Amino acid sequence: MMTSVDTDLMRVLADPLRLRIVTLLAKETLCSTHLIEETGAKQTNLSNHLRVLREAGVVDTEPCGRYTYYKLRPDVIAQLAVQFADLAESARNAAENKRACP
Amino acid sequence: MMTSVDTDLMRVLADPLRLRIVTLLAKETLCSTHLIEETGAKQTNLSNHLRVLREAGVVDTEPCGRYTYYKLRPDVIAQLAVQFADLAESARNAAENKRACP
DNA sequence: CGGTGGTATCAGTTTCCAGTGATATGACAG
DNA sequence: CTGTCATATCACTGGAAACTGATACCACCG
Repeated sequence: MMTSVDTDLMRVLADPLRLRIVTLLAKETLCSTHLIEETGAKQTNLSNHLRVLREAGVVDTEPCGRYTYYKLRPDVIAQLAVQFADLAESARNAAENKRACP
Repeated sequence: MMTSVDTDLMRVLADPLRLRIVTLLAKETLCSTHLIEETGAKQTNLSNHLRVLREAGVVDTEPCGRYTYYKLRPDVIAQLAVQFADLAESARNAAENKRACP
């Protein structure tokens, strides 16, 4: 039982636009142009967010000519899911485990 | 399949200190005094974070004399785990689903 | 009642980061 | 090789939010 969630990964995924990107990439692999269309964000802004996601290991990049495809790494998300599931289970087991007043 | 993660909840949980609080509360129900001991944070700061967690529905409060006990709500965490699990599964299924270059 | 300890609220400050514009790099088309 | 398009990098800025200090509130104890 780990019951510890990766804080850095959380901070990366807590941004609305980044979470939107991740959600889109969970459906299909896309390049920056597609993401600009889908999100309506500025190219620079998007590129910055993709950089954060890349450096956090959330997405993989695959150059294709002058395009760059972004692919979500399912294992990273799955691991986070497990961490939260563990946390929830721990909380259920410790429901009535109350420390005494000092 | 929802494949959409609650952004507001993510923002609430993305703070290091709040995540620390949640992790502690997953093991046992505690009051503010205990949390001050465990985290080393100032009382005011902690109270502010607990307020955020309470308003987000992540924790329940239970007054006990002049103490206030905080209890983690497992279902909220579990739901988040499911959302990420769905997202990961969606990403696995869409692994080779690549949209054509424009 | 008066004092003490636990908790909450408020206002001010500081820190951090998402968004932006300008610009650089690199690949293809002509 | 020249222009154009896709993407990345850099420096800057505005605003949100984490932290802090002062203070108020409430419950217990003497």
